[in-house]
Amino acid sequence: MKEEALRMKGIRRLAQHLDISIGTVSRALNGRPDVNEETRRRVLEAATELGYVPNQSGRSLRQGTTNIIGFMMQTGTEITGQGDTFFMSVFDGVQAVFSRHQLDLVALLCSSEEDPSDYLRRVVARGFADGLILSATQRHDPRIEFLAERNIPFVTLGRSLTDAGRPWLDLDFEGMAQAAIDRLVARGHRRIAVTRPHDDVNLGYIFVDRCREALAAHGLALDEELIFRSTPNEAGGYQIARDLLALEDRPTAILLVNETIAVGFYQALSEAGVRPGRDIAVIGRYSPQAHFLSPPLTCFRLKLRELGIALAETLLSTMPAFKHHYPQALVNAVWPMELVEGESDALTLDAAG
Amino acid sequence: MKEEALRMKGIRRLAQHLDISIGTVSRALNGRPDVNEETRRRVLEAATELGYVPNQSGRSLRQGTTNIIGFMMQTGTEITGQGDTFFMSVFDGVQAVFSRHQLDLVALLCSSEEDPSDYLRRVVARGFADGLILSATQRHDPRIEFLAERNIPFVTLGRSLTDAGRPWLDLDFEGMAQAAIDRLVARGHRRIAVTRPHDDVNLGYIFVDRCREALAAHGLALDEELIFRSTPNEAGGYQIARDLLALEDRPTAILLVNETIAVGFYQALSEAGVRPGRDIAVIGRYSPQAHFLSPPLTCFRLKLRELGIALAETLLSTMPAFKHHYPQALVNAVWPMELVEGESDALTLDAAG
DNA sequence: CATAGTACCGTAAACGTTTACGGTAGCCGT
DNA sequence: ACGGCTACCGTAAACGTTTACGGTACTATG
Repeated sequence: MKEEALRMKGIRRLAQHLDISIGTVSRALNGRPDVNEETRRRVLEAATELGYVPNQSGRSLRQGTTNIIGFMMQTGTEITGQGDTFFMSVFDGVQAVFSRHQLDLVALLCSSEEDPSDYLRRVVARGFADGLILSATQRHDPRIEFLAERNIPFVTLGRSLTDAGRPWLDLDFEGMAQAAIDRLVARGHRRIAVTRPHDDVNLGYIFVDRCREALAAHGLALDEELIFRSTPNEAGGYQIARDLLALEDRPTAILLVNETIAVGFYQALSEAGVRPGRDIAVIGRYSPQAHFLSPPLTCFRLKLRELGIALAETLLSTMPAFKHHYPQALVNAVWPMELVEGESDALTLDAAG
Repeated sequence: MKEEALRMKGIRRLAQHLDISIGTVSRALNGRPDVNEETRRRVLEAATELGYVPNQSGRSLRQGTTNIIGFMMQTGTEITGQGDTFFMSVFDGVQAVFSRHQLDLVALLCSSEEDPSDYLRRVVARGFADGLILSATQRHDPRIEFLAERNIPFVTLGRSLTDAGRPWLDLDFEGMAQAAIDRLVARGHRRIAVTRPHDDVNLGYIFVDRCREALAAHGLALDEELIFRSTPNEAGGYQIARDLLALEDRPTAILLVNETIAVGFYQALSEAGVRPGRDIAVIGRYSPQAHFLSPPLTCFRLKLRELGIALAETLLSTMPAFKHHYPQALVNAVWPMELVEGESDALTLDAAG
């Protein structure tokens, strides 16, 4: 062991220790072909022994890449309306893929006070990430065009109107709408209410449109007064139920499109002595609470971890450095949801409905 | 405008545009004293005009600092019991402070499959962040010693047994335990159950210990069979209720220390025809659902955004470059929770209890 | 033996910043 | 007129990597 200049740092230290050049060390570490297998072995060994880890700043500076993938999300959950474990679970899946490629996932948290596009602009300007995953996609989302123009790899969780040809994955709201409507109609329901978020998130449009179509296929119309908008949280669900109960001509069934509104919805019904599954049919989205409501909520459930995996693979398939690993990744796809049968939609009407 | 070499990039481009040296540009941008106020103005102006943003890799490489603060958390909520909404709110507060100092917050997501210490080791070796916030602190948490040895600024959310002298903030579980026990005893309860997470998270020990003390102060003992362990989620709450109901000598009150278990707990009670507030007193932690349970849960609520602010300030007060901004930041402190009165603890017993 | 080819390795430039150092010009006081 | 001070600015080195390029030694081929 060379004692002479042990104060050297980084790759130079390692090179000195092995008495070879830093170029060779780098090549050995990065799996380049031009290096003897025996020396490579020695380098690898010495690297773990000395605990050498390449400095990311140096590497990034040199090759203009950071090995970081950013997952952009908004803080302040009233905006997204996802359940409490939604992102955690998705992250888990995303990370499972990234870790195979030495990529690090970081959550980019856009504060509720800042404009998402401004935030994204800053992130990009700083060259923070090699690729991006966007959530809370808006119907018209300027972020998409922004990234596309700059050739920055990205995938969105959620469709928009402006993403033609751009990679996205989305939940299968159409499938949910179709299946739920069919199910309710089959049970004799004719007057069916639906919900949607209050803001411009695209899923609202998609969901309501498909509900309308599905009803039309049965010769039914979607009454405009039965489309309830609300903040996608418990209070919103409570409000929806109050509004619904106040109607002259109440619906006999309702579809709740957000995860978190069911609890508030149930509560308002309960206060009015109206019981899901007996007095009104309710179908919602899965959340950890769904099974513990009375009665258990019939809902559509999503495999979140798998969704995360698909998101990661889709993104990587658009990145030149990784695309050969994922030749057949989904680029535009909706992610299926499975029906979890509860008792909240047990109400069956006869033909007179 | 110099057309000659517009293909230059970064600071050089800016310097060329202004016909001054890159050194001066850098000094102007970074608020150094040795620069004419007039030129500084021109530089700043040109910078926004050309949309110049300093490259982070270059800067990091030079000054060995990244301007990034990492917030480490575990994905997979079965572990921490804290979900998206908890962290989002805390992040919002943290970010409010950091943005004043051009610091970026990134969430470091340790997958549920990886050992947190290993993960942290990688993060540190890569020189990813200038400082760290640790969550899900274990009773014996090797990460603390690891960071302390390397003189890496950090603060933990949650105490441990091994953090003597290290900065931490924690929720005031003692205060909650004390207030809740006092409240219940004042209402005549003598046989009070408590819960705790199933794993080695420190809060379990702290909470139960203080409950014991608080009871002792009233001349009461904490029956060991009334300490319920569970996963910190809805299913755990359900299980606890089932176990509780199966006891020969049921408690008349219970304290739920985790946020998300109340829903499951309520459900199991409901199935058995036992109503909170009438047949058993229940006190829990605030969650978005708490108010929409029947009856509304009496719970302890936390100002999460303020907690985030405090966490950020505490961390910065330990970092040489920022400490002068936060001379009086809290270094070790518990964060108070406020009581939100519901009806779930309305049950009052007479002296015969 | 000369040449070409191969396998491996060293050298040095480059990435975009920050900053220590030195230099110039103007000004003031003697 | 001169030295010293101030205010400002330019130069160049340094941070830790990766990688194009060239070089050496050896082998194979003619």
